[in-house]
Amino acid sequence: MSADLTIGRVAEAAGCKVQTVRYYEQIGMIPAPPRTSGNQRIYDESAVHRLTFIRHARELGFPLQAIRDLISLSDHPDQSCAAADGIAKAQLGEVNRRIQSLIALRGELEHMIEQCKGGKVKDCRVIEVLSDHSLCETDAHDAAAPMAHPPSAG
Amino acid sequence: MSADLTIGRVAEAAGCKVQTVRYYEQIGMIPAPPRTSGNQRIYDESAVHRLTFIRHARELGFPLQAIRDLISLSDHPDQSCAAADGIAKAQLGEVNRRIQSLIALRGELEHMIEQCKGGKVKDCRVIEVLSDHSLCETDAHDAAAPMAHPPSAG
DNA sequence: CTTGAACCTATAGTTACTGTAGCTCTTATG
DNA sequence: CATAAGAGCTACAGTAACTATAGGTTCAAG
Repeated sequence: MSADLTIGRVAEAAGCKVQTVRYYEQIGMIPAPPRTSGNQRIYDESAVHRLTFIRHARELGFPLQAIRDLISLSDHPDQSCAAADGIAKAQLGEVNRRIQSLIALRGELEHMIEQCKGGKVKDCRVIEVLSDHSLCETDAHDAAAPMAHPPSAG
Repeated sequence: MSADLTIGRVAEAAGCKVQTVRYYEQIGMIPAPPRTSGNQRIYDESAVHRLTFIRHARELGFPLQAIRDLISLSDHPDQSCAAADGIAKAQLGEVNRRIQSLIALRGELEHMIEQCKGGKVKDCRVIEVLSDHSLCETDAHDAAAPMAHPPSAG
């Protein structure tokens, strides 16, 4: 194992695009790998591992900066867990809120798919639900979201 | 009701930024409102309603294009529900996947917060979990996510 | 009637990619 | 060994969905 891998191979193995791998290198999310004599990047399994880590974290809504922090923590496993704990706590409330919203939406989506067979839009509850303030747990005033750009969920 | 509202008022009522309201107007998500003699926008309650709708949908991961579709459906409530149904179905699988991932992460976050009191990073399971392929339901190969840019959750 | 907050337009910056152009390198096949 | 397809390279532009800033105007309170 740890065989030499091209960028295409790592990207495929990690489930991301080739450009994304290069982009992550550019912004320092992954280390720059060695190159062949012809200037092509060569990776080993550890790159797949790290990219998979990043992808999972992105899919779960961590911004790249938080993932960067997590990576730097995992690179120094003997330091205190407090920082990781802080990141986790900051994420937990957000995760819970998202789960609540998504579960509410799922119910409405299912309801709608069930009911709307041949019906008219005025009977659809999705639109109503999305307009409805009662689903709003958070106060309208503090809507400036703390979590930057969650990714597309894979 | 339907009192005249400034852009600041609607933004506050709908839970978004003033710039965001202007941006939505610019890209046609909301209609351009009338102006005062001094060129300032004047809204009524319907703008708050629509903006709230948009915010909810965005928080739940709908891309603006899908919301645009939903809005155009709700503007024509007598047409067939089939299109809304299609949008809902397309969204449902995605919603379910996100819920699964988030619940898995929540467990790990809680576990970590519980365990890591004064511990070391090497005992933290978040990092391990995020690196772990077993959490991956989707095949690594089809990672190009179908849902564009979910927003920051409020 | 002044002052300061809120408004206006226009433009640039942000995050996290994704796509394109125009080239070079590698590899399979004749 | 030649060659052509396919993968890689750099550099830069574009996308989504905002967010911030600059520099000016309008409105409402004192």
